[in-house]
Amino acid sequence: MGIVTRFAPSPTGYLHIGGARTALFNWLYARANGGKFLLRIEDTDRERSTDEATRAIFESMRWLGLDWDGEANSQFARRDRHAEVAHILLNTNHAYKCYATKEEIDAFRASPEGKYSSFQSPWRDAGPATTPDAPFVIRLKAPREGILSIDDAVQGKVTWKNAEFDDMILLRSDGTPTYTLAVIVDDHDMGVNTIIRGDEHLINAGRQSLIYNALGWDIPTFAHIPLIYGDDGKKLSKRHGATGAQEFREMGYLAEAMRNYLARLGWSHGDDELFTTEQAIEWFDLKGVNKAPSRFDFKKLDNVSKYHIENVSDDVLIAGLQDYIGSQDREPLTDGELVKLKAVLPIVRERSKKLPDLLDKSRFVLGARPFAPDENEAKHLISVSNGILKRLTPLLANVTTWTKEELETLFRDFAETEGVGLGKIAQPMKVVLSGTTKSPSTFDMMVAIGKDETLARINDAAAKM
RNA sequence: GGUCCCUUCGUCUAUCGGUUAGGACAUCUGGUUUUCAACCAGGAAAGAGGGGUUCAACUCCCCUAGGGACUACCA
Repeated sequence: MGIVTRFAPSPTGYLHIGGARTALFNWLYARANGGKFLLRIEDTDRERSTDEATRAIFESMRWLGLDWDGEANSQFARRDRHAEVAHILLNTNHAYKCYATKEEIDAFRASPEGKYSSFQSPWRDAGPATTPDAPFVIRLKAPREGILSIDDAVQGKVTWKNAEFDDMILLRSDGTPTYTLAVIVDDHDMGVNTIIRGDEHLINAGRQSLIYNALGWDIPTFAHIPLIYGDDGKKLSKRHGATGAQEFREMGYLAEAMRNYLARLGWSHGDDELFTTEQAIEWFDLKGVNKAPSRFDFKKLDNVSKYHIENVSDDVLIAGLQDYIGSQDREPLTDGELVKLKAVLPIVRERSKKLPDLLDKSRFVLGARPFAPDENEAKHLISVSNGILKRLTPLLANVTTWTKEELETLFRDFAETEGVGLGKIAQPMKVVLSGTTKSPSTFDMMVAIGKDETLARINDAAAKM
């Protein structure tokens, strides 16, 4: 049977970056094995689930390129089936009706005994004759003796004493299923055989195995991956910069870069650091997943991001750029702008850590004359006297082969004649051409826009002096 | 408190009993440079502690310490 994995977030908020990584691992594993990757929304908690959160999760998944097979499932929609299974358990004596009230249970927990032992329902072995006509929950009749172990694909063999598990609630008093029941029923019905999820679910693998056993169902392969922390080792929070997948999109990271960085966080393939998604799919396996939690490092993310901005195809870059612009609530680049941008992509994609950096560098083609200098950049124009510009302009006008090499030679020679460093001329020229010094090389820009446009921009600047 | 999990440079990690413990990011030094920056060369930097097992341990076992998760009619 093929591999079937799933990502099962609860729609109580945006997609956390840790959840995004969990989704990525499941996706990678399914794709690596030619299997299926399912998405299921765990919305059985009606109080906290919202449609808005569901939409946010879909959007982040799409942005990250984590496509799921088939329709996304709503767990809540399958509540009848969950109840049905609870009743099967009831009929086979693997579960029982518990009439203990919340107050009784709370009182037990508050008692001295409740401090060290879990609640044991008095209804576990009550005969049908004694059952009152009152609200009840259905609890699993968990074994009280023996041990249980699972063979986790990441954590290895993990063992518990059965006595550690309490008789967990399967069906609430209002008839709705709990998470514990719902997941295993859904996973079973949907054929999920590999469950990659956060470390915090490790104990649930034990609890759920009990139910799988009671039902006589095959226990899936579990892989519990460690959590992601902030750079200080604490739970990743806003304080560390960002936690929502969407925020990374808004900061201008390419989805390709996020996949690379996230995959590398807790998983490794030898010394490979920078790779494409195709390579990740080819290499991914559970053996490479680390057992220890890792910390999120924005500096390294930037480095990975820079690599992908430089190496991704033009189409992917442009699409990423448009997506980024959209995330800023700005109008997408027009076809005309795109034509100009594509022509200079090779020189603007270099040395850009994030998408906004690339956009800054593209101002000399995306912006329009006259290019007013940024406040902080105006000083470069002051430093170059009108005289220098006047002397340089005719030289430029006489250039017949408008190439980077020619121009660079001309600038160097001119700088020498003027008795100044190249920077004193090239630097102001950048401001003349783009209004800022955050631009590609002066000569690259001049070649890109051509001789006439270059001269025109010099005129604009000269007119103001 | 109880149960379970984790522990290699600052960070992400390689190592699957025998290595000068490797790489990447960050950092430091020198060089280069028309900017944000990039690039080149070089440096510093790690097996939590203690016991075992073994000819040999980062690697296997135990204990301690530290960190984390769970301990809901949440997921």
